[in-house]
Amino acid sequence: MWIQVRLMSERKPVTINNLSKLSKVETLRKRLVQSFNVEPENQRLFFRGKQMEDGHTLFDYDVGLNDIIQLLVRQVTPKKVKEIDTSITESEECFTNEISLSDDEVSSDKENKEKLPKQTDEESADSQYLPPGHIYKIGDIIDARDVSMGGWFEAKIKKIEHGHDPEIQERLGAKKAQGNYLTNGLEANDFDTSSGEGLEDASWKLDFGEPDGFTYHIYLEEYPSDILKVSSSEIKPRARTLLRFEDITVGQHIMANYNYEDPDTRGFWYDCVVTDKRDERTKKELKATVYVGNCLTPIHNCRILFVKELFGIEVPGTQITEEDIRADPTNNIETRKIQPHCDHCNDNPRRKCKHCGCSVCSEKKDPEKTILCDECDDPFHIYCLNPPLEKVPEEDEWYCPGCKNDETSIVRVGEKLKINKKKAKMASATSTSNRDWGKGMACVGRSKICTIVPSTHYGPIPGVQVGTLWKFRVQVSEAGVHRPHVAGIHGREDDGAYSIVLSGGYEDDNDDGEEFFYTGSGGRDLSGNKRTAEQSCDQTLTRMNKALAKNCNAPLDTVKGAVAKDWKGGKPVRVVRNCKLRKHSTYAPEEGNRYDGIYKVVMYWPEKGKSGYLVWRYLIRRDDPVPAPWTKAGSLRCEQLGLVMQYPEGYLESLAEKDKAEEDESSSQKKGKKRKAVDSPSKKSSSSHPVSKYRAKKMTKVDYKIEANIQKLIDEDLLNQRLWKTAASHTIYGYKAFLEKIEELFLCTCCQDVVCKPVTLECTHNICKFCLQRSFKAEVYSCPSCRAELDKDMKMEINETLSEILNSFFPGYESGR
DNA sequence: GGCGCAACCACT
DNA sequence: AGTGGTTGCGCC
Repeated sequence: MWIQVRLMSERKPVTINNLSKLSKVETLRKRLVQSFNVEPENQRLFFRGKQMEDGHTLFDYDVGLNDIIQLLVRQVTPKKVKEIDTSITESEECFTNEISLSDDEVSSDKENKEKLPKQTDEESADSQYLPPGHIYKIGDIIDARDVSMGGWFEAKIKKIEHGHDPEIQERLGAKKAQGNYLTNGLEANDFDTSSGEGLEDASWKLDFGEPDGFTYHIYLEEYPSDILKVSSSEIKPRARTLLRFEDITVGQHIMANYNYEDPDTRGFWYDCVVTDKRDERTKKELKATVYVGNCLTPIHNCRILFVKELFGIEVPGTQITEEDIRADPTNNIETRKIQPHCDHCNDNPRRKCKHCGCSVCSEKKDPEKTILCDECDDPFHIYCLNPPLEKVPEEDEWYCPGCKNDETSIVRVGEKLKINKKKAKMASATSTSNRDWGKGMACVGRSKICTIVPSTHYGPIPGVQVGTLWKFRVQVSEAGVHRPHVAGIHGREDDGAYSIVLSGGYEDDNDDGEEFFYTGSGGRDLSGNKRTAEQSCDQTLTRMNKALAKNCNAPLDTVKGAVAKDWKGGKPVRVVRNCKLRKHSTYAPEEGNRYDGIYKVVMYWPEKGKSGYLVWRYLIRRDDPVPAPWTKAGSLRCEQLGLVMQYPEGYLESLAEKDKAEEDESSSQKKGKKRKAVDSPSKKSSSSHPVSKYRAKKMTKVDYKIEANIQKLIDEDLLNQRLWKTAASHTIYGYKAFLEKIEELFLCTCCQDVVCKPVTLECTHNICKFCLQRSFKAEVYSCPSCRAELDKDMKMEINETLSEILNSFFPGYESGR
């Protein structure tokens, strides 16, 4: 089995191969080290809202084929100060000397603090005695740079410590390794501080100059409870100089709002250098290089949308403090606008919103009484819950009523996974065998469901061509052609059968291709986990047997059976032939399962089988306009459509990888034991093949000849001769191209789909009858294509010929509407 | 070739 | 939501 693992921040997942359903989480972690370069202890794995814990299997979490597991990298655990690598800058060393603390003292000091995390006040008091040298003070109103995206956020300083945290050390190291844009983004003279221009350039340099060696504990105004540790190079005095657009000059360093993911909307605040300015009466445009990300990667030629919100960069040391504001409220700095958190209400505090307000009452009041569901993240007022909660729950995790549907399946972080009722009854729960399972395709679940038609749909599945091949039954189920995973008949007792699979279970099911005999199911004792068994009792005309009988165009007779009056009038049944049928039939595919088209039940009757017990038998005959795959016309059609064996996504890659692994192993064995130098020829040939061995064959383009019966219909469709002529000219590009052309030519202007129940208007445009009726209902009486006037009382006659032709090219296309 | 495991469906 | 029916695929 293979699955996908995706880093939370990345879009593209990585395929992890060669797993079984019994693979343990810890095994998976080991495999991920290679792909993501993250140690197992730093991996947090999430699947369907659950955090995966070691000791459990993929099966425990219901991880299926191609499912995506999210990987979150745990923040690196802080190391002791002692372990800081020695790439300490000179200035820091200088400070350390000044403070004249030995390493030991520093670390013991730190350890004490860690032991007493709650004594914040005392600590703050402590830091007041720090020797001078730190640029900022506690209570300073600042901007802090977000580590990952490089934007500036409004923040305040809570605490100051000497020395640098390992986290900071690491970040600064990364920045250094990347080389900041000082050297590669701009000309050196842009940073000339001697010019005395002051404001911008001094801080500009400081941004990239050496940090002052202190660790600042800050919090963002938006999230006051989260304390972050940063260096002086990652903060600056709060921007408070609003610049006038007229005063902006090219080359100026400013702070502006930009959204690099969606440049037409409001984003966050970044350092920018103005590269172009257009100041006209009608148009005020500003272009700049915006610096984003941890390493301040320059993005050139960005259009700054909010030209009335441009800020200067303040010189460190000029920041104001909370104290200043208290002393003189006119010092207050207005909050900068950032990208809204909620796309639904644009963060408008007065608007009711189910997304960012309470999920029940939509109101945004009482944030302190609002709790977030740990599964869906939706907010709820504790008093809006039913029953309401007295207070905010003390547990770390809380689930809303919608997510908490099964108490037993909810697992708190770190808690063992509880096995649900269904699994408790499965063989794996009681079995004592050590046998591994779930490596292959035997027990995989469906990864897609066909929803374009209901499961009770008769006839072709739109978009599935006769002759389509699937390697596994589960894929046939996914395609919607035959939904049961293993059973041979799909139907409803009181309705009829929708599809059957011929897989050679009964020897006397003679198959003539166009017509075959089929035997009902049941009457066999399959207890003891058998696949096949001799008949051991009579079959009854119930369940699926009854369903299939109902397809026959005759009143149901559960005793003697029946013969259809007009067999074509029966309900259509999709027929799939499986390669196992090859034992008895030459019409079976070589490999996998093949959709052979629509059949009808001609007759059914009970008879004594070889075993002496009663079985129900059916005569089933083909009734499909598309030629059968084994006929000359049919196989040509398959070729022209480029129908090749369908494999589950990732299957061929998985096989190729397995092959390669085997090859590696055998070659390493060869090296180990010289005697075994001669490999078996079969193995050699398989291993010497490149991956391409598993690649599906490319289709060859063949001219297409329109079948005679269809051509006849086309000739009869007089009103559309012009269109058919155009379409016919595309047959030289192959069948697929021909079909595409028809799709284009017979597109309904209203619904933009192939015309359904087509009405051909006098102006020779085709439109769905339904679309035309809707147009008339809206009192629009004209052709939607050419506006030609139509008679209000016109008879909307369906062009049956055209309908028949389109149905033959796109089997079942109308049923999806 | 047998059997281990579980899939999916219909029906109640 | 639980039960019964039916075997596909893969390992031994």
